[in-house]
Amino acid sequence: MVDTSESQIEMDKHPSCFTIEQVASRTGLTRRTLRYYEEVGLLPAAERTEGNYRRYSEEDIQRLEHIKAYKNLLGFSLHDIRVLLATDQEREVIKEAYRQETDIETKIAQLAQTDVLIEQQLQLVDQKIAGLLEMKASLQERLARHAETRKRLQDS
Amino acid sequence: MVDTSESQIEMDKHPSCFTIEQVASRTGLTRRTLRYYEEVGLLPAAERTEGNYRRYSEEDIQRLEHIKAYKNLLGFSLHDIRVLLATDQEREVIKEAYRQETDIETKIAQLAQTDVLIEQQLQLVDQKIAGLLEMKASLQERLARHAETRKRLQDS
DNA sequence: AACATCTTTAACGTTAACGTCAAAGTTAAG
DNA sequence: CTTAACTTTGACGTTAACGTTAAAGATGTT
Repeated sequence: MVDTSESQIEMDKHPSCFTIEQVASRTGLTRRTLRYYEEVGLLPAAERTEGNYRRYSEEDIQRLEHIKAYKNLLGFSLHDIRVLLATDQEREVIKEAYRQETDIETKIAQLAQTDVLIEQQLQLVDQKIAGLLEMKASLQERLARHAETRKRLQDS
Repeated sequence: MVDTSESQIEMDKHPSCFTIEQVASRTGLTRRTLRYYEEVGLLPAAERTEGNYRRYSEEDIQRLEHIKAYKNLLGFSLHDIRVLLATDQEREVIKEAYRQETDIETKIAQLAQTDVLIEQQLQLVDQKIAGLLEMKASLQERLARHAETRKRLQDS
């Protein structure tokens, strides 16, 4: 690791071929963290070169940004984030089960099942928003009181 | 631990004398957690009885509720919370200095100083709210797509 | 006084989310 | 072809935030 960005291989700006180091420096995460996220299933297993080196795509980077936001801004655990970001993988799996399932009733039941999960997360998110709005209101109230005081002080 | 609330000692409803078990059940934290918070300096060392038992006050409970909010709603680490609560106390200190100050110009300057702290916290809260709203929208989008699919399945 | 409950401190265990190090293979560059 | 830089997979180490157990003392009840 000596050059932070473009040291290796390809001169081509092909959109879906970043080395682990490039992804690391662009996301602000470490290489270890990227491998760890793959290990625990947060990131779909990256493609490999013939030499077995990982190659990441733009979508991977997008996903990593999402993960960062969920983790740092919202304080979710990686486990919770995996549930929240169940988009790609879950959608694939469910769609597979869909194709193999001929009974429409069963399909609808499967949909409802994932909906329950999503609604649980929605509730949690709403709770957090409510708490944050409360906190925000109380902080603004303080600022307002200070403004009042300031005005009184200046009228003297 | 057999009775959750009033098993021990005092019949008197004195406002600032709760056992560790009472505080635990009222805050939803564990006794271990209360001792731990004291250990790491999040909570001021509780008063003791002659028998060396901890006794908590109303203010302690208030502070614990604050800590819980910071931790669960905002996902702050205990270390960050200690800093945040310190700035709260710092504000108190500044307020004290404020009362002793007679010069109006100085008073206004001091007000502005605490406002900076408050606005920093407000910014953080706003960031978190924005992130949560984004997440909420994406979850609702998924639900909508599922509803679409459900409709298509039923029309067949 | 005996007893069941509560409390104390001390110390070791646990889980998540990585950090760090080692041994070995890969790649671009000289 | 050699070499420096990059990568791989283990595997063990670390920190935060507690959980759990143990040994001993305290308290109110019988």
